[in-house]
Amino acid sequence: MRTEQRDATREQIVRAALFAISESGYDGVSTRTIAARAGVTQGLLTYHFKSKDVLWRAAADYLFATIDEALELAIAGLDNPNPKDVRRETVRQMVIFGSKHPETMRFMMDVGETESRGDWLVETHLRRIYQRFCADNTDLPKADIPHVFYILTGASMMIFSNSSKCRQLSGIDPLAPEEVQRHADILADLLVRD
Amino acid sequence: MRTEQRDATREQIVRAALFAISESGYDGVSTRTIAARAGVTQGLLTYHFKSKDVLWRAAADYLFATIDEALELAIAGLDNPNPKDVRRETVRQMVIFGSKHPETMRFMMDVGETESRGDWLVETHLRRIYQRFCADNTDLPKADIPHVFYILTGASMMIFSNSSKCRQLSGIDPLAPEEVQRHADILADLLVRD
DNA sequence: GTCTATAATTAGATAGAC
DNA sequence: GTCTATCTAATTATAGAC
Repeated sequence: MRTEQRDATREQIVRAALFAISESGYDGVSTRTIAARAGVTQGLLTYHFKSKDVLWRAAADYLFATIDEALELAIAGLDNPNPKDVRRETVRQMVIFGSKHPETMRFMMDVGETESRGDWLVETHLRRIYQRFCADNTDLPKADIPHVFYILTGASMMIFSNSSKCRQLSGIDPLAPEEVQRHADILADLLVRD
Repeated sequence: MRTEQRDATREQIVRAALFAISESGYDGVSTRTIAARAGVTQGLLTYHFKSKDVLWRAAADYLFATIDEALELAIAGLDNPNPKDVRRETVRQMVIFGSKHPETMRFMMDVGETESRGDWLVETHLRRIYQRFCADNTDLPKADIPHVFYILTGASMMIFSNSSKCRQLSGIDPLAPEEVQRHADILADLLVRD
């Protein structure tokens, strides 16, 4: 079908955009570079997506669809009634996701503080993630929720989105399976006690 | 003195570059914008710094001079022999620094994974910081050091470098003094126990 | 030392062939 | 649906006036 080919091409472009933008930043990558990585020409990007900004939004939608799917799976896989183990597993799953998708933090940090893209990202995707976090952590003091949210996010993902610097500094590859496990264990031990 | 004026102008430019790059990224800000923020013209940037890349390095030097100074002060202010309190105070100081200099994390995340600027940053500044951290944490298992380093870095600073998104999501301003204290307390309670 | 003017390059977006 | 060619604007770096 024509539609299938269309969708396949669009996904190729969106994926190329997501990874290229995560590596070099929105302003650091050209639409020509994205097109080359997707194996198409620059003109085709304008055909499928009206502008670079629209392509960026499609890349964000794609990234957060991945995040939503991972969160669903993580929750579905938990039928453990022990609340401590549940919280521990939640931390571990965030670390594992961060290692599988090191583009996440980079993509979000690339969105500046005052940009229109920032507002769009908050309202379109981040708020949903944050609400879910709030619902899952009703035991926390209400005033602590935003702090714990950002502590968890930063602590679980930063090492993976800076993996090459970490490798240069320490000699270990944080993306290696045993190091991912170690990161998950250390962070779970730190954040989930008694 | 001519030299004093020269140095003052150079610092004006470097500070403008640091903050502009931290806000919009290296590729997201033009040398004209930096010049305008420094109150000079674009041509003067090329006179004082040969290229945008050299100006970026000067901005990095300026940022890490600030970090070194803060670390010195934090250590000098600690004459508490209780090792637990020392570790707790270290975490608190990192949070406070992150709130005073939200540009730090943004500037470092902006440096991509494979760029030449990344290698330069690691060898010129990050390695020194990392070595200091290693020396201060000899009690930790050696294999845990890189993980704890990135956990601390991400957990202490991410909320401040995403302050406007945090404000939109949660309603609290993480840069407000009482929230900085709260972040410091929560993180210290989490990371420093028994 | 600082500014103005400009050269050379590259970007995103558009138009039209196939 | 995809590609080639081109327009317009913005970028960094340079040259030269003051």
